[in-house]
Amino acid sequence: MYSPIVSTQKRPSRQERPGTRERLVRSTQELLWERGYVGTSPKAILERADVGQGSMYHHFTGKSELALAAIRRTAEEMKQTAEECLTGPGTAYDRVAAYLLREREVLRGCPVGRMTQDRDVVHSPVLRQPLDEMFGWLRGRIAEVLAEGQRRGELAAGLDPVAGAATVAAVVQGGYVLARAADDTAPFDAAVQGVLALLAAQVTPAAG
Amino acid sequence: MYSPIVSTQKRPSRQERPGTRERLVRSTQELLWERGYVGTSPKAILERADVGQGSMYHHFTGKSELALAAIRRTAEEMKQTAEECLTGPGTAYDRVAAYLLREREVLRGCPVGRMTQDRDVVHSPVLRQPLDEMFGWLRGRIAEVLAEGQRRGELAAGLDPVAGAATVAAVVQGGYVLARAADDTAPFDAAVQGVLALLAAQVTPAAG
DNA sequence: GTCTATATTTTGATAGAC
DNA sequence: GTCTATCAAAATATAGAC
Repeated sequence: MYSPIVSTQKRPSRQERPGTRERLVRSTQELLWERGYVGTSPKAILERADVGQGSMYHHFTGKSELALAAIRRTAEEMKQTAEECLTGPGTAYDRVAAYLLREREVLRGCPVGRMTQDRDVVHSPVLRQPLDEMFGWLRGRIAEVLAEGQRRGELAAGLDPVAGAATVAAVVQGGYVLARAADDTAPFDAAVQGVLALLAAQVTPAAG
Repeated sequence: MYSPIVSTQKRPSRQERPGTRERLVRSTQELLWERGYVGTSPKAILERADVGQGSMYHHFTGKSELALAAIRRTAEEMKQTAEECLTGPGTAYDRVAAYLLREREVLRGCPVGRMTQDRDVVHSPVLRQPLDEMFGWLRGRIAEVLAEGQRRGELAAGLDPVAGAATVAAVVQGGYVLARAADDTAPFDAAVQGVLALLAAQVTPAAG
């Protein structure tokens, strides 16, 4: 992975300005989060990256290829953030709670979930793939944690790990929607507290 | 409200073609659902409504005013649909289940929730207001149903109706997100089944 | 590799005929 | 009220100099 000829990846010797390609990807990540795919113009990307028009079309064939790189990056970052919460210490409940309660910029919404509302993204198999992969992984990973909790006797055997995992993931995504509609983080917090309380009722008395 | 001079509202004598204004609103509702605010051009609206450009700017000052009419209409329709489920027969659990399990075009997403992902909508107090009102009402209405269930002894007293209501609403909105990412309704159904199972654990043995 | 023209199409709206 | 020009700006690329 680290050959001077092949690698155009980051060589982070101190804090130098990232390369053009890297700046283009990061700017696109930000803009896709804020405005979505249709709402993000090449011009806006160039201006934010402080790069000329030619540079963009040198590194990428166009808007969609650049968006793909940005979406992949965002999905990967989100996956790592979630993994840190779900692999932390404590019981299964603790780890799911850590995921639900982790710090978030609630009113900005989820940068991955945001993309599911974009026609051009979900209608393109290649652009949708990173979203599918990320949320599929997330639901699977939460289900694993819940199933592990059951094996350890922490959680009621009657709980369906797959359904429970989908519920947890949906509460977060739906919480963003409710919060943005209200321009207030309260509905997000309420939704999280609600599902945590329901989950707490599944914790076996011995292990709680 | 029904004076021949003032009223330009629907006069539904059999199934005649709706008026120009009405067709513009309906077309806009559809397009906002499919493409969002940024993705919906006046031209697309006109073509779908089969109306000339001048007609649109005669009835509305521009895109945003037309969008406001469409968003208000959609929010109102959504409210009535939800109300029918939540006011139905049966226990509190039954009514919440009726809301969660009602027929939906899952992969199309929620036409109201969709709008929360549109920068121009949430940043405009007047365009966001119908979303806020609708989701605020929904959470309040579900909370009422849950609280009523508690008073009747159907649901555990420990349940927080406000938090539980936010969770139920979030599961639906988040379910849409997960389903669209997967291009498959299964995650939506799993999330709904998950929260219903958790809620069923709050049903008191006597009343279940 | 990066930049500055240039080009085509679409957007969102206005003007004015009928 | 509805229609067909017309328009300035933006979106999305391409061309070609450096």
